[in-house]
Amino acid sequence: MAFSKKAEFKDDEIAIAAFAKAISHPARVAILKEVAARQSCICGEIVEVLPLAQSTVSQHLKELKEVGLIDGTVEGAKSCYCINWTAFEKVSKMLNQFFEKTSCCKDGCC
Amino acid sequence: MAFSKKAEFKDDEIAIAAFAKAISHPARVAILKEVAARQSCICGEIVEVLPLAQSTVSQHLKELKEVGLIDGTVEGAKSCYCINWTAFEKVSKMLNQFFEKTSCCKDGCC
DNA sequence: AAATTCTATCGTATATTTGCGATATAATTT
DNA sequence: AAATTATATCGCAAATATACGATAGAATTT
Repeated sequence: MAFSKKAEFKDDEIAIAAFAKAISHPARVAILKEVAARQSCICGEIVEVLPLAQSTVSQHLKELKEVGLIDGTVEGAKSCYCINWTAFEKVSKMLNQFFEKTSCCKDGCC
Repeated sequence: MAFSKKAEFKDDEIAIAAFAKAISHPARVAILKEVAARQSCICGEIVEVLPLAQSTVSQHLKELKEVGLIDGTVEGAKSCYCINWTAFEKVSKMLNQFFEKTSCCKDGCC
């Protein structure tokens, strides 16, 4: 069984889906908000704020890092995250464009 | 094991995550585009366009209907879908606002 | 040097998602 | 009336995601 037909779609559809997936869990939405809100780019304070175990938070952070929405740097014993604003705005724009483009045929339809 | 801590987050975080989840698969992104693009709100033509079995497409349609992004009506033997533009724009706005709000602290940070 | 703190990763359990074929039902066509 | 068409749903298999505890390694504190 071949599985995961995701690759058979168009590049832009795959990209939109991947970014949407990154924010498809409340924990990751909360993490993004938290990381953005702090002046200095902290780390484990996130664990204190969320109702999740440390290892779980770490996993969510990893996912956000993998799609590029956040950057992580080791700072001594601590680990420090901050928003990658370039990527963040790219994602914002991409989703926005998707909704715009899809809406454009609104009036001819139905 | 208690599982799915999603409910323990804030309402807006849960809402954003839920809508993002709806478009977190390329098939559903493609379906939305396809349904929007057609002048008349068709149905099973979607199956022809996508690299997925009929039952799988039906499932994705159901998911999109459940979050409210599309409406479905039975029309004789056929089933007819169209975008729910009210919901569609609400989602668009909500995601946009999330990115805007989160970006607002961009300059003080890092 | 020992104890503590911070965080990533491993292993594991469970839940959810994705995908398909088979089937049931309802409408349309022959 | 029988055959065909359209689609939703069921049942199942496989893949992914979510969550946690335990643990390991690295830095800091005592």
